[in-house]
Amino acid sequence: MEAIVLIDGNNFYASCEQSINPNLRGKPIVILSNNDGCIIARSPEARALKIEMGIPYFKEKERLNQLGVVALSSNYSLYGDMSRRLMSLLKSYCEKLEIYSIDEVFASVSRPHDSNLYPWARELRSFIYQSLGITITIGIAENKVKAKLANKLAKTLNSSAGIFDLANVNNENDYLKKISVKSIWGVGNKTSKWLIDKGIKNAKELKDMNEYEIKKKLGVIGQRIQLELKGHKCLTVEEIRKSKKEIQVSRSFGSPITRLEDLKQALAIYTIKAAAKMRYENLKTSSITIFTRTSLYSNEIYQKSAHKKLLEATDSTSTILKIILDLAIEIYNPNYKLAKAGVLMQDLSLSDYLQKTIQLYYYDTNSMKSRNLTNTIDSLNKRFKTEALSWGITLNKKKWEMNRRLLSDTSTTDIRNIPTIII
DNA sequence: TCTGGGGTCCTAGGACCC
DNA sequence: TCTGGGGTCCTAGGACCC
Repeated sequence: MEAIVLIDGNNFYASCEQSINPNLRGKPIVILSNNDGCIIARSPEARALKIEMGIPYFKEKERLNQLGVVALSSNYSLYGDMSRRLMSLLKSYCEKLEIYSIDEVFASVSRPHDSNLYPWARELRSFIYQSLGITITIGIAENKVKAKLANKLAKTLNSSAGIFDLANVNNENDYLKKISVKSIWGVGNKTSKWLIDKGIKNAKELKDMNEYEIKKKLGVIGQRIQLELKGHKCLTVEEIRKSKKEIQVSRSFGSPITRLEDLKQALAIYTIKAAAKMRYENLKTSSITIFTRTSLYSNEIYQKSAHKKLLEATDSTSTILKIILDLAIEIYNPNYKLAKAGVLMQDLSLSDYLQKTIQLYYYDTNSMKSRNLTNTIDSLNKRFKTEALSWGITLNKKKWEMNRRLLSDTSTTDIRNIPTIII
């Protein structure tokens, strides 16, 4: 019998920080979103102090200081690196692995003869803790939606010790009743409000709800959730990562901008990142969108996007830069303080797909030169870490860059920051 | 003063076709 | 006065996820 397992890192970002800095272990810490905006992760100690998720940092700053909570900017190169390590360790313990997010994995595992997966899960858990200093939670069930629920139960039930097998209980409904609709995977704010209005409060009640009514209001997504709650398998563990359908780079500014030059510079920097990402994924775009907006919390909101379709897909930074800088004029408005901007590469296709036949006809030295230049820049940047070589437009002073005042070191990815241990 | 970023999937409705 | 039906493709926007 096959079991579906959901494994995730507990308080992942906070655990990563505590793992590289022993001074932080056992202490209340919170991690802030980009721009040091909101609280997006908390250590258990911070959770115990009733610090909420998602609230703006500036509103809580004083209270955090009083309570002695350490706040850190998010350090994605650290979390990304820890994630890669976690995933490669998990591989040896699971048959199929689908990396679902930076700290979550779906896996499929065969049950042993006695059908008891607890010994396997306990061993895996301690192996990961020994290797990375990170605690994981393991939810086991017969499909993805239920594995998510099992993981949730593993975190909330005192008796579970981080592992819960929902397919190995004889009173499943009692457990489903413990789970509020809001915390079911795929049920968000809007849907849970609608369900609660209808008197549906928990997973058991959603499972037993009128099927027609669900289909009508929530479409196939709702239908699928209900079917999985009933025990069907609608979603499979996808081992092979599908190629991306869009690539986006966007940021809030450290301080708002009003000048066209600044907007252009920001968009250019995001474009350079987006194009490099595209080449890394072996993709080309034929549809480019840029956007900007004021703060969502200002009295008068301005937002605008501009879009261009391309006849031929491209991954060339210089080609895309030219387009973006033209489009920038369309979205710029001097009357507003712009708080955020971004670029989107859509309509992505695999690079090798087009090239082979078309190159014979469209072969020209300019495009070959530009390709060689791009390849050289990419490889130099890879070798010397990012930004070794870039475009002139990125050089002027940037007043608008995001704030990351509380950043930890890149200890696991940069030899210069390797921790020193004094014995 | 200060409120994240990067994705996916689905649906409704318009444009267009025969 | 009477004015088709059925299909596809594309896009924008909603909802959700971590």
